[in-house]
Amino acid sequence: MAMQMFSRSLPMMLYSTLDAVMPRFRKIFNEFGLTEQQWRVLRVLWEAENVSFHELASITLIPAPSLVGVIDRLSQSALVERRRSETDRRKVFVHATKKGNELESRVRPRVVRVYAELQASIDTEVWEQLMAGFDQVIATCQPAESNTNQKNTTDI
Amino acid sequence: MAMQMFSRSLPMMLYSTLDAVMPRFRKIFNEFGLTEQQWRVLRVLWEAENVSFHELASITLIPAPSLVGVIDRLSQSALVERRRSETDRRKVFVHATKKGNELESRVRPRVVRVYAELQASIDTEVWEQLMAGFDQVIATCQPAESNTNQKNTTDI
DNA sequence: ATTATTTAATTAATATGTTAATTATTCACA
DNA sequence: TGTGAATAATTAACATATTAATTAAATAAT
Repeated sequence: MAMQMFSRSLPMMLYSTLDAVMPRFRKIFNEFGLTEQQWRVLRVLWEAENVSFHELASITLIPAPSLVGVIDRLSQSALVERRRSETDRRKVFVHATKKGNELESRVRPRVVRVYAELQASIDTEVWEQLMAGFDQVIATCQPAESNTNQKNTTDI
Repeated sequence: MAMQMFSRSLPMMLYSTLDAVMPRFRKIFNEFGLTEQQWRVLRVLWEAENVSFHELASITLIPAPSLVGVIDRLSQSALVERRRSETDRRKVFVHATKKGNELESRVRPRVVRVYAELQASIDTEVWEQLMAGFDQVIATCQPAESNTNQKNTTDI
């Protein structure tokens, strides 16, 4: 059946792997009333204290238009706050509230544990080759636009 | 900066790789008024002629509730048609129309070409190790539910 | 200094993802 | 043979993705 070629294409394998891996994490997030994207934002803010909207979009891989809504909902839950830059009124900084920071000690250990189990179940060599493969594909496709609304200066 | 650990986690690397790879394909799809998901459905129907809704969800990795809308819109564009099974009135089969089939010769060569370029730019060994890594991760996470609304009988 | 350009965040419109519930059939079995 | 459980597709409600357009502020060039 020639359909196997399609199912084993790089994009479909990437989607399959995500479908295999993510449900167990989303289950944890949902226990704390968080979505996957909300988790990603908090995960970054727990380490960086104060991050610009642009950086946040870039690091979390959440497209800017989506991130607006994600932060809106995190704000309404009083987990993060926006703060406009004083030096450049266009920029917005985001930081976790006390309530947002308190979530870390409850959620993160659960996630770390599941992630450790996952990694432990994969041969170290296979894991490293997987990462090397990602790096090569990403490097090859380079400055092809990421979805964070950055300009593409390569193919104009 | 400890943020690198997060950015190099398996899920984030999967998302990064998709962000690097997919835009060039979506650009082609959009030229023909297709979304990525519509492409996937057609890609399957061009080879299989007549596929059940359930199989379609499973092969395209489109969650059943999303697939309903995808097929609705493909139907309105007269590219596919639904057909209820006579033997089991619950089941729905989907097939491409003449118009839908005629798209193949125009779209698919463009996609095949870009895909070949992508694959050619990656070392064969790296590519194979990447696929092997996917297989191992997927096998490890096994019957953990895929998002096609199938029942999970492992952790009840 | 003024205007054109660029940048940062946002809005808008539409499509899809996620999770739970629903409806219509079919199946198993008392 | 009728009734409850299981299955297939769908709907519902909400969140996010995609693409293009918009708004506000800062910069560059005149």
